[in-house]
Amino acid sequence: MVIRSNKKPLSAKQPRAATVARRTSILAGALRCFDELGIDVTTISDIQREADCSVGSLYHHFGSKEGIAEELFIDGIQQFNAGMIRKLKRCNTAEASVKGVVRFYCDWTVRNRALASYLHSRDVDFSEEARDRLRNIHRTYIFEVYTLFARYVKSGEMRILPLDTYVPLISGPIQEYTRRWLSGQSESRASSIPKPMRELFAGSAWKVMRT
Amino acid sequence: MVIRSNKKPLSAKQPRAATVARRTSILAGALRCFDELGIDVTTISDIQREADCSVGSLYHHFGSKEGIAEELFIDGIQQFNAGMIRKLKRCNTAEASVKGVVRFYCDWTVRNRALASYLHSRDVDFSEEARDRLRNIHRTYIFEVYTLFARYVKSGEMRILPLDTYVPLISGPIQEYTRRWLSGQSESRASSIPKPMRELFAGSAWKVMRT
DNA sequence: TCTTTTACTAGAATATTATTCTAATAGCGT
DNA sequence: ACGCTATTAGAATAATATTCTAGTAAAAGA
Repeated sequence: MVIRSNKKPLSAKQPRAATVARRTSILAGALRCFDELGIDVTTISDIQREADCSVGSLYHHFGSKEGIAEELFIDGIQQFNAGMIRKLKRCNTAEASVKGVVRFYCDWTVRNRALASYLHSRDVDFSEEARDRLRNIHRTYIFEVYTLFARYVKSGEMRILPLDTYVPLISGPIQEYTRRWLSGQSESRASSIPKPMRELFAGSAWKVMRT
Repeated sequence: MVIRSNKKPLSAKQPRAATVARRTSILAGALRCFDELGIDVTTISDIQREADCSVGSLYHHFGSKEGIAEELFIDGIQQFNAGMIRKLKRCNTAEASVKGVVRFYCDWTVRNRALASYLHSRDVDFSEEARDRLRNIHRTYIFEVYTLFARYVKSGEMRILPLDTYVPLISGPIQEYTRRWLSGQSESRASSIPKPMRELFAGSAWKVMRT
């Protein structure tokens, strides 16, 4: 067996620029449809029209309607995760980090309303393969976040808790709050979440996590 | 205009027992399908087979596939809300009430795994009419809960906060935790959530709400 | 530069699924 | 028993997703 490169050991090969563009435009079109028409109501033709391409292309790139939905979801999660990690790396106290998570969650949701809304709308129901990918992404993400928080736990600034409770305890409330905010928001008008509200959730998270 | 009775002013008339039974059996069948096959994958024929009835019946009672989904959702929400209110009425301190919300959320989810999973899976995307009904139900529910909590806020045992933040702050974390628990749970094996875990979330909620 | 190969696009043909429609049946009040 | 309405049934139709075949364009090889 020959190893060609150290990245993407299997089946990879730089895709053409046009290909990337087409995929992106399809995903963007699908998101617009999901946002404006509703997910279940959106048909392949709707996406086709919005992305201005043929059915052939859609199926060539994504295999099925579900495939488009999965890709969009995974894409969104990765954007979110990357942003969160970037933000956390710039925090250097326990308090700033915990509050940083809440603030980032809130700000990102407002900045990416349509995508955030889509990410909230569904999480089950994907193919086994997609669920696997998501599990891996989640595991990696949790590991990275954990690494950034470990020192504060070790130094006694943050409570020691079961690993799988940090995310719910820190971001559960803001997550639930933004979910309601999103479902009240109609597509067009861009309102935002008042800063004192955001800070209330940030403060509460810290109240729970501090020792 | 003639008013016939003080309940359900329009269009009501006691439905036959058989009708109720059929509707219930269709909803139960649909839930089994959603749980075992996945929501999007489930077809009308699947539900038909599971509920052992004709297409005609399905459409007579619910109008569309979406109609079935909406009814099941609303039904589930109402069961949940009623249970929560019942439970809260039996709590008579601020602490017991706040913790009671968390405990009920947790226990109900474990006891009604399939339904809980369905309720988590979707909330947008319903028809305008269903969304309206849901909004009303939610408003009533919030009002009832608020009534039960108001005395503790007034007496100074609980923090005074914006009305729409109580639910996220109290149940956001357990909600997020159970969501993950549900998505890890495959249909069959009935595991449960360890009591200390539940109490951790109950305690955290109280820590945030107490003055 | 020409040739070969592969990725991509297109859209008609097909398969699957949701919904409508017409007729038949069963319960219920009078 | 009679008539009324709610309910059931399933064939007919409509809407939608997916497959397939053929053509095009871009990269790789000579």
